[in-house]
Amino acid sequence: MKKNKQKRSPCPVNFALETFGDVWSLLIVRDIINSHKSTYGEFLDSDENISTNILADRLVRLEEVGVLKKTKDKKDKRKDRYTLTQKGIDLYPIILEMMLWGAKYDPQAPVPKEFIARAKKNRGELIKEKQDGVLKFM
Amino acid sequence: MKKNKQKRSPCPVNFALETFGDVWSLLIVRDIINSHKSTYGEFLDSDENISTNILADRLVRLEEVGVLKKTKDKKDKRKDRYTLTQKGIDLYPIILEMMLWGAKYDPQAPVPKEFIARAKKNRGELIKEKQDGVLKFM
DNA sequence: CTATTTCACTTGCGTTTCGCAAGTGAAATA
DNA sequence: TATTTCACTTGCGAAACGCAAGTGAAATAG
Repeated sequence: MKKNKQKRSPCPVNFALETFGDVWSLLIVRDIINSHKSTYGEFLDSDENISTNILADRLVRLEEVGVLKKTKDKKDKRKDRYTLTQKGIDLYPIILEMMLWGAKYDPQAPVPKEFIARAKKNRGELIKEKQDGVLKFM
Repeated sequence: MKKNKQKRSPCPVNFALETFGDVWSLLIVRDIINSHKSTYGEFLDSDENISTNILADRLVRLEEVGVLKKTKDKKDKRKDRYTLTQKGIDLYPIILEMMLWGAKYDPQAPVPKEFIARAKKNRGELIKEKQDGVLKFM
């Protein structure tokens, strides 16, 4: 993913895409929120097979832009733990909308109908619940 | 942007990112929805300065994945018009969430407070209005 | 009717990013 | 003490990007 470019239009969509607009960043955030992952090894394990150098690069970048923060594990000093900042937690609505879009247009998508129904009926509640859920694993 | 990879995890977020997960695709969709653009030249004009070959590539790709459709202009046969399919129109909620996130975290973001207030209070209505707005320009 | 401009691309080419495989060093475990 | 685990780093070929210049068809100007 590209470093700070100086194209910088004042559009918030462009700002968002410059922050996490590559194929991997949001998948890392997804893993933290949906699967409560937090370590390098856990992220590597995902179905999408990110390569090691790219993962390392994205973790650095996401920390630089303030989406993640990195801390040493107390018990195992080899391990680093990556957790979301508020800025990162606030990405969940975007991820949710991608899930709904993907569920609608990908015939393979394994998204339970109840989840979709609830997302439409009680969107705000579902978002809050998911976002609060992340905090319990920090 | 990469072509069909065979990483294909069954995750809908991954499906979404494989479809439009690069820096330019959503900006094109944004231009269609927010600025009612429809031609190659109009897309080129955007603040972000996409280069000509990349724009051409993205337009082809977005048509291939069913987000755009291309038609010849009746009056000026040099011009092609790109319009959104339903699949493309359905991307608006994602773009809206990116706008809200960008507006929150980019100090430069020129998003009117009323827009944000309305997005929170009458989200569904605002989305419908925007999506219907696109249809009038087709 | 001819010359110029407009429009939507295409082509070349140097730079950057990606992706795979192998390697490294520190800390934990056997 | 030896091995394994963990979080990376390094090398390198392939793909994608970004800029500048070029192309061909259609519209417009003179």
